[in-house]
Parts: sequence; C-alpha cells; structure tokens
Amino acid sequence: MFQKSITRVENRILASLPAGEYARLLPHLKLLTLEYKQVLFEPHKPLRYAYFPEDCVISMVSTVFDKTIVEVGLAGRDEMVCVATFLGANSTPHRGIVQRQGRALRIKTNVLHDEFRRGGRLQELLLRHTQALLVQVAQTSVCNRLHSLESRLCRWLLMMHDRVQADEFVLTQDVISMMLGAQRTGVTETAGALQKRGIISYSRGRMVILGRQKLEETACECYWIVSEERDRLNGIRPTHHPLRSQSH
Amino acid sequence: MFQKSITRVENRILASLPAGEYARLLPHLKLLTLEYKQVLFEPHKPLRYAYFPEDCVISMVSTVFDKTIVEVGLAGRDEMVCVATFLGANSTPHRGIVQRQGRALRIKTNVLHDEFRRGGRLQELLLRHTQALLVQVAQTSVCNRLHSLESRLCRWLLMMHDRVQADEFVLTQDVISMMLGAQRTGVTETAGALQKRGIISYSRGRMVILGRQKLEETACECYWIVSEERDRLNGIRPTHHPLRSQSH
DNA sequence: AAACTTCCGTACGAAAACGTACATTTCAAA
DNA sequence: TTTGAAATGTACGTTTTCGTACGGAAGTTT
Repeated sequence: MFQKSITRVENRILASLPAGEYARLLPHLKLLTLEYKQVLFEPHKPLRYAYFPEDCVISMVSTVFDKTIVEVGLAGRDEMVCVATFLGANSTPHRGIVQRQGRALRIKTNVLHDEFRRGGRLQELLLRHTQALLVQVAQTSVCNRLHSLESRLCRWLLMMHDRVQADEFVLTQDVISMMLGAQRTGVTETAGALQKRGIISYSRGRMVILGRQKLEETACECYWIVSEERDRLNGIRPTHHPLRSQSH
Repeated sequence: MFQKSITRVENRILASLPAGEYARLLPHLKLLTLEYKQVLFEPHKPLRYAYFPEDCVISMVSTVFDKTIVEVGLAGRDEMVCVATFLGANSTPHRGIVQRQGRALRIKTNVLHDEFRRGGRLQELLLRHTQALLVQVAQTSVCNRLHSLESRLCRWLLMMHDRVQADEFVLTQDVISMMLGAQRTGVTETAGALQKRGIISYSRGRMVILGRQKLEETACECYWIVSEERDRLNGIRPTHHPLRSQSH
C-alpha cells in the first residue's frame, strides 16, 4: 500500500493542533482522494473511519424511506466528518456522500476516539466543531421551514462555494433538489432565474458562480448565522456580513 | 437560601452516574422549579447555568429577526440543556424557554465543564446525549422540509407527551404555531381536526392527549427515528414502533 | 451513425400553507 | 358586573411548491 506523504495540512482542525499532538496523530492519518458520489458511511452501519476534508466536500444526508434523501450537514476543510465516533456512537442514522471530489485525511474511528479521550487540544477542537455543526444543523432546520427555495438555493451555493474554494464545480440540478428537499423542476426554475440575472452559470452538471455578492444578497440570513458562529468557535476573526445592518 | 434536599433523581443522565461521580456533583446541583415561559438563556449571551430537567420540559428555539421563533430542540428528563457549556462555547445563537413548568437540577457552567474534563462516566453520558441531540435536530430539519403540518403537529405532541409524563399540559395554539414555524390559523384547523377525531382535546391552553396510538399513527416516521436513536444511545432497550413494518 | 442516457426546460392542475381580517368565546382583572 | 385581554374559530384570496408529464438538448456508448 503506497501512502502519499502529507506535507501541509489544509484541514483547519488538524492544522490547529500543537506539534506534539499532530505528530502523534500523523502515522494514523491516511491521505486519499475521495471520488464524486462516493459513499463514506451508511445509516446504522458501523463507522470505520472519520474524515478530515482537505479540499473535498462531504454531505451528510438523511435517508427518508428508500430513495428520498435530504441534506442535514455540509463539511469542508473547516469541518470533520463523523462526530459520532467521539460522541460514543458506533453508527449514525445518516449517510456520508462526497459532494465534491478531492483530498481528505482518513483515520480509524477507534484511533480517533482514543486520541480524543486523552483530552488534549484535539478534544477541545472537536468539541467546538461539534457545537458549530449543531448550529449549522439547527439553522438548516429553521431555513427549511421558513425560507423560499430561492433563498435556500443561494445559501447552499454559498456554502458549497466556501468549501470548494473555486468558482466552478460539478453539480446537477437533480442533486441540488435532493439536498434541498425540493422538486427538481423547482430548482430548474429558480436556478434559471439566477442564471438570467447573471449570478450563476451552469450546463449539464457544471456550475459556475459568477456573482458572489448578488448570491449573498439573495440568500437568507441563515448563511451568515452559521458562518459567523463557525468562525467564532474556530477562533477566526469574524467576517461581518454586509446585510446585518439592513432593515427587514 | 433554602435548598430542597435531593432525594431521588429523575433525570436519566444524572441517574446513570456511578455513586462516586454523583456524590462529587451533588453539592453543585441545585433543585429548583422552573416556571412556564421562563427564559433560561438568551442568544449570544453568556451561559451561566446548565439544566438537567426532572419533570419540566425545555425548548431550544431559534430567533429569526425580532419576533419569529422556531423550535430546534426539545429536552426533558432524558436530556440536558446547554450542551454548549462542555462543547467549549460560552454562548449559543438559541434561546432556552421553559415549555412546561416543573423541577430541574441546575449547575454552574464552569463546574460542569470542569467535571466534564475529568473524563469520567459523566463525559461519556453527555457526549452520547449530544449525539442524540444532533439526531433530533437533524430529523427536525428533514421533518420541517418534507412533512405536513398535521404530521409535524402529531410528532410534536408525542414528544411533549413523552416528556411531561402526563396526558394533560398547558399549551396554546399560538405557542404550538411558533414552535412548528407555522401559522396560528393553520394550527387551529389541524388541531380542530384531531379533536374531532377524538385524538386530543383542548380548551384555552389546556391540552389533553386522549388517543396516544392514533397520534402515533398520524405522526411521521421522524418521531420514531429520534426516539429510537435516543434510547439506543442511552442504553435503553428500544421500543419498536408498530408502523415500521408497514409499506409506505 | 444510431441508440441511449443524462440533464435541463416548460407547462399546468392540485394541494398545502400563507397572510390577513374579523368574529366569537372564555377567563380574569378592574 | 363591566371591561378587556387572551384564546380560538372561520373565511378567503394569494402564493408557493408539489406532482407529474412531456419534450428537447447534449453527451456517451455500442
């Protein structure tokens, strides 16, 4: 088995570790490339690995009955995937799917759990991340209830945009509709409107963000609430958003 | 300050502690009665106390702009309130409101955090509870997106029913509508239909559950998904629900 | 080149919930 | 007892999204 050498870590959680802890973890981290649509874990199945995204993006989705799926969380280089491992669950009701192809660092769940129990900086970072995830999921819940498809679509595109760190990514309307828990035809209409306004451009699964600012203006407050709380918990100076002082 | 003596603990998390840890925690626990609509913490304000409900019920709500509020989590004697304390956040974007008057054990956040860091059984229990909470919030998110007002109302009534451990409780339609993020008039219609079917009975803020089973049949799958995962994580033998084998 | 699959556009009736206004009932305070 | 506030009932036009069907365009496979 050939192991690529890990020169520089892009994942924010791992990058925040003190040298000692990082060195102890390093032998257990395996750098690999996750492919688009790859399934990392299945609902109610034993969790073998946790993942620290480098430049890939992972969706945690809830499976409703057989086919219907809805996203409950999105993870990129600021996050990690499989909080259940150190929260003491050997499975979750959710599925982990690669939303954008890219690199991630993989670790065995029991190794991570052991390291977590040592109670060092890693534990603190993972716990703070859990709180950020909780806020993300809670806000998505509110958003799902109160906001229009257009707002939700814009918010989701912004979240993806942050995580892929590129203006272009692979994304079909069918996938979007599943993530947002909406009809595909509704996404076509809404995305079409955004394209007409020159905010995005897409064609057969190739999505391009053209007007980030317009996207922010059209998205709901939820985007900022989650972003600011995540940055705050990660000790990153918050980027105040332009709309907060607006009247509603 | 008169402190009631704590004879028997009803809160499941505390009740699961080994004698030693419980004894160490006991001097810091204050038994008090929380009043209906009492606010336990405000969004983005420092968290002073965490709460272990005995027979009260606490709602965690997200405040959207000024007035609009939506519930993101519900806690009773199987849960605790303020996971943020041990997750390393000194505040949350949510508000904690007493949904049903009753007893709770209160503890200072820094004391709980210190005890958490000792890494004993308490830590394990709190972490498992966090996973259960995460599942609850995630499922609520899905529910908010996919399910009808009637299903969601039934689910919420079931969750309340479990936690109050009584067939009758104080609950106005206005409060319900806020928790569910719906119109008050819509709740009136839906609740009226349930009352006609003899499932519930209500009058001016007094809600009575008459047909628990009918309620379970009308609620969505979300109720069972959350309940079973919570029981599983708490090491309670799962109560298999009657609809799982049904065709959808 | 033909057949096929995937992705996107559009149309349209149906259903659910929204937003609002106003009436009624019931309980509590003055 | 009167007054008023809180809780509930009802009605109705509007909006949004659903659910479904069909068609076309753009790649891909055979």
